Amino acid sequence: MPELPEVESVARSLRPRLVGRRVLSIETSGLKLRRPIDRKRLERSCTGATFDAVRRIGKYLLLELSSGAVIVTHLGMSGQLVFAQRSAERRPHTHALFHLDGELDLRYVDPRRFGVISIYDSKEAPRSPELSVLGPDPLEDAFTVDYLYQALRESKRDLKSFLMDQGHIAGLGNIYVSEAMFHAGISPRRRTNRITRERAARLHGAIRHVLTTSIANRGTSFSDYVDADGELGSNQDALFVYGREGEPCRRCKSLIRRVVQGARSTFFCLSCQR
DNA sequence: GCATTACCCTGAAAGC
DNA sequence: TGCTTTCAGGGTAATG
Repeated sequence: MPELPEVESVARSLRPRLVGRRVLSIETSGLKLRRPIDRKRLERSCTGATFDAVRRIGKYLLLELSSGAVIVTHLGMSGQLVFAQRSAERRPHTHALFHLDGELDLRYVDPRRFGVISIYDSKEAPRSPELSVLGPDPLEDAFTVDYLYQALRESKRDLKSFLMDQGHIAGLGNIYVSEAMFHAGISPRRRTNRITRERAARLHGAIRHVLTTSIANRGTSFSDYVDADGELGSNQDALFVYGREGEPCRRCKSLIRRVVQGARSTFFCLSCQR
């Protein structure tokens, strides 16, 4: 399940081989992802253009083209954006292929089809339904302790639901929300407007810590995540709570618990998190 | 405004 | 062993 660190790892593995390369043609499966792919517009904007830059905002990847268009893509639950030799066999659930110069393909593979491939002019992309609703990216300067504390104060939800909301912070998902709350020592059920500034500052530090640690480990390969070169990450070995229900806490040896909030699992340590 | 539920979808795991 | 059912989850929409 690609979250910010996994998407960042994909971006970093895409850049060396993608930037400067020309799109010869594209193919799509015709199947609907989270929303339908605008195949005609994709074709018109990509064919003959070169990739100028690869950026990331939250869990979205932005592939900027010399035509002035930008591909806005989300990997959903099971999406992969991977390089393959043109002659390589197509895996099942390949929904988009960008045939590049140099006998190379960039392929979008997504069994569950929860992902997104949209195409916009670079000027309209920030106003797109995907990007316009996002809060600050937690690794950007706009994500400050003041911002986080104020947003927590203005909400009355439990902390888990707040952190999962991409409108507050863009890029956190189930894994890193659980991990960040553990490192901050705050209960997932804590009402956000009852969190002190001091604890908000700890949470801010914890969010950045779990994300930068995972990026250094090239992401968490819990189920099927790989980067654009097909390489697994190693951050699954660095997790403190996620997926560890019934196992001893690495700090206090209490058993890690799992609860369901908003139809998503939350993992936490009852004695380390208050 | 917030919580809950359902939906999209497939593959893995569990159950029989 | 093999078939059927259940579950997982990001984002969105409907409902309470």
